Amino acid sequence: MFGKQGFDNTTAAEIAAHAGVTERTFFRHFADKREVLFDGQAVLLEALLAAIEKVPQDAPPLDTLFRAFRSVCPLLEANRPFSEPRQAVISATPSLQERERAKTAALAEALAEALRARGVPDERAAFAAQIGMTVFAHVTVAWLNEASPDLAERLDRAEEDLRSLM
Amino acid sequence: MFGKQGFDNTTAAEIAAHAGVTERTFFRHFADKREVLFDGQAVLLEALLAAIEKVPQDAPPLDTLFRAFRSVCPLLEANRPFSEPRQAVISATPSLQERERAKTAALAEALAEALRARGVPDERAAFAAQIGMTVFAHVTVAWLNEASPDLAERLDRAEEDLRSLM
DNA sequence: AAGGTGATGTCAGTCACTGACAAGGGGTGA
DNA sequence: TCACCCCTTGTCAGTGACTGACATCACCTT
Repeated sequence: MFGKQGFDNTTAAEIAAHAGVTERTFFRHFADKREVLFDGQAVLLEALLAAIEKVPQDAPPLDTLFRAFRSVCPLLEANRPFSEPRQAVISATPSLQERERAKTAALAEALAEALRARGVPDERAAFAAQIGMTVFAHVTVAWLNEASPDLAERLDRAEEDLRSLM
Repeated sequence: MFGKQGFDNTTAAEIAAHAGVTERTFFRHFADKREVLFDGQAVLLEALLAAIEKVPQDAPPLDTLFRAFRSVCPLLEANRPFSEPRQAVISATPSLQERERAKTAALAEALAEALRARGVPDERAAFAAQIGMTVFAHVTVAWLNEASPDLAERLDRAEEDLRSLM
């Protein structure tokens, strides 16, 4: 629906009717009209946390994150048929971009917490997580926008770009 | 007003009345109720762009940004009486945090453009700007939350933390 | 069979925000 | 000086997101 008529031109009542429920019921399931588009985040977070568990404890923080990112690439590639039109809607709607950034920030905070749990000092964990998420978000959006071959490959290139900055 | 009764408990009509105008007029000056709190961003952006101009062209991109950040520290320290209560309101209101992140992202995009204008390649400029803004935002928020001595000093420490990550 | 629980519908209300139109006020050219 | 214009503001009515209170109903437990 969002793809056809745009997010802002789709009322909550329409969505609810399309789902066969009342508007009130709709808002009991989603805190927000926008939230409809951001449910999948939870499973991505779980996958990332699980992947971090599997990385050897002595890996440096940024490496840890990048290994986790790489390990969820297949998951993302499998979801591409859903996430591509979704990203198109988000790109066309400022308020959705705001929400997406908030979700990304929340994810970064969760990653920072995971790093702290592995003994990375506080500030260091926060930095690594924010930088890691910045790169990850950048790469996935670019991957969805341009018709591009491989997520993992893009990730490699971005990691090199990043290291060459310092 | 926001400080007393909270952002969400302050209606646009109240704000307008307090300013001696109509609600309609209020919305002609601010696109948004939230936007009231994010007007200063424009002058910060101007200051940063001007500061970048003054950095020698051959400085590496991240250095360029950090020099610019350092040069606006006095401006931020002068504004602290305003920005400290403002940050308290933002920290207490999720929707304002969303907006703040959006503003930060816009600023990062502007910085990236400024780097590109100096000949930094596209992708590299985007990365440097996003990482730089991440650090800068992190530092300023920490500086406002904790009663802390010096912004510039914090910035130095953060830059070291960052370099030690790689 | 009685009672409790959770999901849903209904209804009324608040509030952010918008479009259309009217009204003043101040500057400009004839 | 006056007519005209532009810009700002007020007024009003409307839309749409979201919320709280209450009723209903299915299902499960005892």
